[in-house]
Amino acid sequence: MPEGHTIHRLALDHRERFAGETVRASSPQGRFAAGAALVDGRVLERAEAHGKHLFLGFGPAGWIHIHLGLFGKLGFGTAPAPPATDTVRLRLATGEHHADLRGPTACALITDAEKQAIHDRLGPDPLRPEDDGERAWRRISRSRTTVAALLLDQKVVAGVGNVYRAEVLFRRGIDPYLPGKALARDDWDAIWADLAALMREGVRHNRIDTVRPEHLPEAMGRPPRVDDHGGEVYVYRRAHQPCHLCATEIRTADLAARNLFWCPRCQPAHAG
DNA sequence: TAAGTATGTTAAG
DNA sequence: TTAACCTACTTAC
Repeated sequence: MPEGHTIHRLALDHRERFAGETVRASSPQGRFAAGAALVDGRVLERAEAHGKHLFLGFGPAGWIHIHLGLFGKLGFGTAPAPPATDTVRLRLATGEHHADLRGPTACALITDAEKQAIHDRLGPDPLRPEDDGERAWRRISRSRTTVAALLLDQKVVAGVGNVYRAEVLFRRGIDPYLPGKALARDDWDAIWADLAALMREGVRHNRIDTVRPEHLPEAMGRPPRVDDHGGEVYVYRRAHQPCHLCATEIRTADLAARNLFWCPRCQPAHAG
């Protein structure tokens, strides 16, 4: 489930298990064999996240840059580590813990300068305390692109994925097709603050929950949800089901090759 | 066994 | 705009 909250959680998980520890690194699958050999036996000093990018710092040996993409997964376990299967791109292990990486879009050893270049091309991340929405607002408020597309653009905001996009627009009642330049300043401020709060909860619980307590199924007299893709949500992957608030059928559409979900009544189309 | 799907990104046309 | 890439799971035949 790789949106930004997942990656920040993974950075935390690595710090807890490996920070300050000498780790063994290997690439059972083989595609990161050279990189793994270069950090094998070194101390993992840092684990950081920016948006959906994870950086594991090995001092002078550089950083392992990981991007999970759509299917990548990181799984943790305690000793004894089972034999790694042939899809494990990277295994990190100490006497106590191991972490197996499968299916990432990116797993490469990079330098400080290459890492900096990645930070430079990413927008502000609601989960980084030093970031704020100002830089994002400058781009959004000048853009004719739809706010739904802008939210997924990692140069505009880093870490937002398809679930948070759909949910945050619903929670503010914003039409996903509204052009960025037509978005009100206070709506953007509210969306940014909401993203920060929701994603922080996402890190804490390692899942995405967006439904306010008063709208939870129990409170609304509905049966609890049975979906398996995460937490409790309003619109994401609920196409053709009734809106939790107004019972209008949730709509879905293709936008830039991603599935978009929204309630046409709670998020009415902007005039013009 | 094959096809389809997924919370993503990049490069080619 | 399309295809390509990476894995695992579910559904169809």
